[in-house]
Amino acid sequence: MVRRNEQRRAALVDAAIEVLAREGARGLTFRAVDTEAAVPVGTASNYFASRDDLLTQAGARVYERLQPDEATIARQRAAGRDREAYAALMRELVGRVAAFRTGYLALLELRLEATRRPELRKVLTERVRADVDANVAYHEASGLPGDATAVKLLMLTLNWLIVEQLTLPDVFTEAERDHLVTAAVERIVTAE
Amino acid sequence: MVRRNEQRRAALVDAAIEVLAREGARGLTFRAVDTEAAVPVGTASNYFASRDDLLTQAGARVYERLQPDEATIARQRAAGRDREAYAALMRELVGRVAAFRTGYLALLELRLEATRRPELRKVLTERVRADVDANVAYHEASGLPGDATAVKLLMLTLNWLIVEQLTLPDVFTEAERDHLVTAAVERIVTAE
DNA sequence: TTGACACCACTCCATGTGTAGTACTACGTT
DNA sequence: AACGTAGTACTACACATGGAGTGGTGTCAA
Repeated sequence: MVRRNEQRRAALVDAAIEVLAREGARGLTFRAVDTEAAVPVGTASNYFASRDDLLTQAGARVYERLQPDEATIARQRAAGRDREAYAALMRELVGRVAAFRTGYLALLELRLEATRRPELRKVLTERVRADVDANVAYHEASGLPGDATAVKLLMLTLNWLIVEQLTLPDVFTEAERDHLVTAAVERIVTAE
Repeated sequence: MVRRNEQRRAALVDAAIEVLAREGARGLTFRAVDTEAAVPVGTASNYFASRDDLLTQAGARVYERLQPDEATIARQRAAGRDREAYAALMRELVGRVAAFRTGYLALLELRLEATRRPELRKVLTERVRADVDANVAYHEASGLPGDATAVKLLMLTLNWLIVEQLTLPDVFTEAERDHLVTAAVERIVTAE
């Protein structure tokens, strides 16, 4: 029987994200989720029809949780409008996303898993597209310098910088990473 | 007993790369490698002391195979020295790496696995550092415009673009990807 | 003949799934 | 207040899968 306790379902999905980050996509089993969420064996089985179901819901959830919170947005609105402020913003962004280690790693695992699962690929593609569009729209409304291409290029660059930091942290030092973020903004964001 | 037939060992490592790309890091078992390499069950067991051993060797091998071949390097030497030529080069690079789908995906899987395996992380960190250094050195010797920071920024940007293409190909169209590569070179590579 | 290797067979063990069945709890009814 | 019922939490089990490791036999070449 499919269970309907939404609070418990959410706890299971969050547990799934932790498992994804820690053990990888193939380690994401009903059993592992049960253990992570500290619920009895078999619970996840009761809440999700299939592994695909669980995976897809986890994918959607990670994106929800990666959105910046109200306070962060407010702080951004209060900041300046020049490239200096932009760079500071981006450095903060990299730090914030990288701090959400498990979420970001789970996302990477899901991307790789999407390679094999069309249903998941569909969900992730929509999410990522929406994310790109939202960033461009937000940027345009913010009055910060630079065009849509600059926003996309920055997203590409910073994404890989985060991957680098999370998977092989010793390739670049923290100072180098900060320098790269600053340089990226300086060069990519051209005055219009 | 540890076997020493190097040809067979290489075949097994290459098979491991295919398995990594297709099934993920957790799918990389001795059995799966045996099957992929079409050798009897138990062979990989005889050739590698442990799963860590196999993983580490696979990581090193992927990097060997991702290096451009002689012909590509020669073609690059013959090309022009302006940003236009640079952009064309980068578009070709993205195409070439993305065409090596299994190798690149295997690398991503290994990066994620490196999160959990210090030994593998060490090997990969050295490889990636060497790769960055080699790219910077090659660039400086080539006479192309732009500084070391530009090379690193381009590597970051293009790496994620490739991830995007390989994992969620429908987020950007091919035309958009080409446009992004061109724009990246134009903006990141500043004249000195 | 001896040594290295390919190949095969077998045992042991870990892990996961699905589901039947039991226990608990809340809530509505009388 | 006592009872019944529904939904859920939890447990246990049956079944299946897959992988590791190892001992042994066959084969080939020096």
